[in-house]
Amino acid sequence: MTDQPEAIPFEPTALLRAGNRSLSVMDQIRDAILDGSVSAGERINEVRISKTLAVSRTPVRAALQALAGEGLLDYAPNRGFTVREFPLDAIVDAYEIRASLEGVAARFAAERGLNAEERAIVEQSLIAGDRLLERGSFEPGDLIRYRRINGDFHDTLLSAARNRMLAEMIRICHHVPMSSSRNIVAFEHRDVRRRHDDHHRIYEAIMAREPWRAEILMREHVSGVKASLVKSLTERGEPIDMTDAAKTG
Amino acid sequence: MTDQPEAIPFEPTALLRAGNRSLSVMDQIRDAILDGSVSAGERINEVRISKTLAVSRTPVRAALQALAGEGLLDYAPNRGFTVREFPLDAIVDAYEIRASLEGVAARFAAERGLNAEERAIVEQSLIAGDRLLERGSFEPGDLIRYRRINGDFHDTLLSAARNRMLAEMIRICHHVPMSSSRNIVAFEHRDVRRRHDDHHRIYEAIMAREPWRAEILMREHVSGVKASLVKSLTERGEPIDMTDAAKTG
DNA sequence: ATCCAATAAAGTGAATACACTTAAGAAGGA
DNA sequence: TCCTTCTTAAGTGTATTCACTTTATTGGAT
Repeated sequence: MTDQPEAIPFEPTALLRAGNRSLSVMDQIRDAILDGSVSAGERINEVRISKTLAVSRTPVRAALQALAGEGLLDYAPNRGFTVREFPLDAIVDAYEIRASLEGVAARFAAERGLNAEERAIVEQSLIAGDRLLERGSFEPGDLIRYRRINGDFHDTLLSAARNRMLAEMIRICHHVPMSSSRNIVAFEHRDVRRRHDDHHRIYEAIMAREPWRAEILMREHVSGVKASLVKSLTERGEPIDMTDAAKTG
Repeated sequence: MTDQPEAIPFEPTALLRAGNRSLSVMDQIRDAILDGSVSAGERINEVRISKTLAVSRTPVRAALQALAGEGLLDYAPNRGFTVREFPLDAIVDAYEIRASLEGVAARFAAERGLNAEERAIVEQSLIAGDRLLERGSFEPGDLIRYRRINGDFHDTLLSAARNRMLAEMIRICHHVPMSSSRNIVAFEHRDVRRRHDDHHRIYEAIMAREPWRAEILMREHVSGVKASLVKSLTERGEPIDMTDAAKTG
């Protein structure tokens, strides 16, 4: 911050994440991968990236190491990093895995209970969803809005599970990059309605302190997303974006 | 390799893993963490390690980044890496998570089927286990031997699940460092017998192509290990080694 | 024209040097 | 004696440099 050697013309080194360049670089590379700027299987050139981001290779390498740890990159000695490929099978599997993990999270949440703040957020998400859905049809932007509501619900239950490893594994599932990055899977109003009802039931089970019921319901809930996804994949042609669909479960 | 500055006296830089020092360093640090040479919560000093292993800080940092990705270390900017702490709760939870994940793996294996080699290994593990157990009591070294048999069974089913993410997550569960590193949880012959019978049933379900039955059986199987563990924890005092117990499920 | 070998270019791996941040210790005041 | 502050040491973050490996290219031979 004090005396950056020179203001770089093209990429003004986006806002730095707290003190540390590696972390900032990491975020930028991750974004580039997730939004498809660099395609799967592609080999990553350290010097090119370091020039683009106007930093040395050191923080770039650090970021790449970390991203490999997150499972987004593969590493081969003396050959550097490549963007990991996710065949369609693996993407579908990821939903199953996430279903299983979020099921466990729901069970833990039911066993351990929610604190006041968490209850407030979840209940708010249920109410907001009800309001959004009561019209019977979507207006533009509603899906985006629902995605946030959905995220609040799942994130809060996850934090109520009080287990870091679980949270990290689920985060990894969310980071599975999706095939192509155009097209949004257009979910029907009825589908979203059904999933929101799932949320109600799951929360009931958790508040009733019924861990196993919570687990089964959550599992089925997430599996349902996979099902609609596979359905929309087989109905339409092939190239479908799942980047957003992933967050609409 | 050509002109190592000086042969270091104490730690002769163990055998290097394929071409790459970072990977070798990573293994050594990991081992040090898992066998308790460095204790939980402890802060890691890069220069000290680099001196001990007779390499520069660069490969050490690379290894630390990677280990943080594996979940063994925590990172804080400008403060470096610390050994992640695993409270007893988290360790017990890890068994639940692994149970869930291995359940999914068993389901996948049942859906996708085993190839000839995999069938051979699993069946061999079942036979070897039967032979080891038929005496009705253990001789010294039998537990170690059974641990290998057990590992073959689980590893092979996992590879039959044909999903890399799943395999990596389960590996992470196995890497949860256990509290102290003395004492072996002495499993009774009867317990091992019971678990080995589980193996038989799980394999039956998989060969019968009954995915959900395979999942439930596997899940219960792994959960059972957690149960015995908790039991032996509450019966005896506190300090118990779980390093080995972890591999005996 | 195709394949192989030698060579050059590009890229990664590791060491060193220096800048910056944090933690520790010493000195001074209340 | 205890707390505060300044100073200093220790430690992490980044850049730069060089060594080594891989890959691309060019020239020749079959």
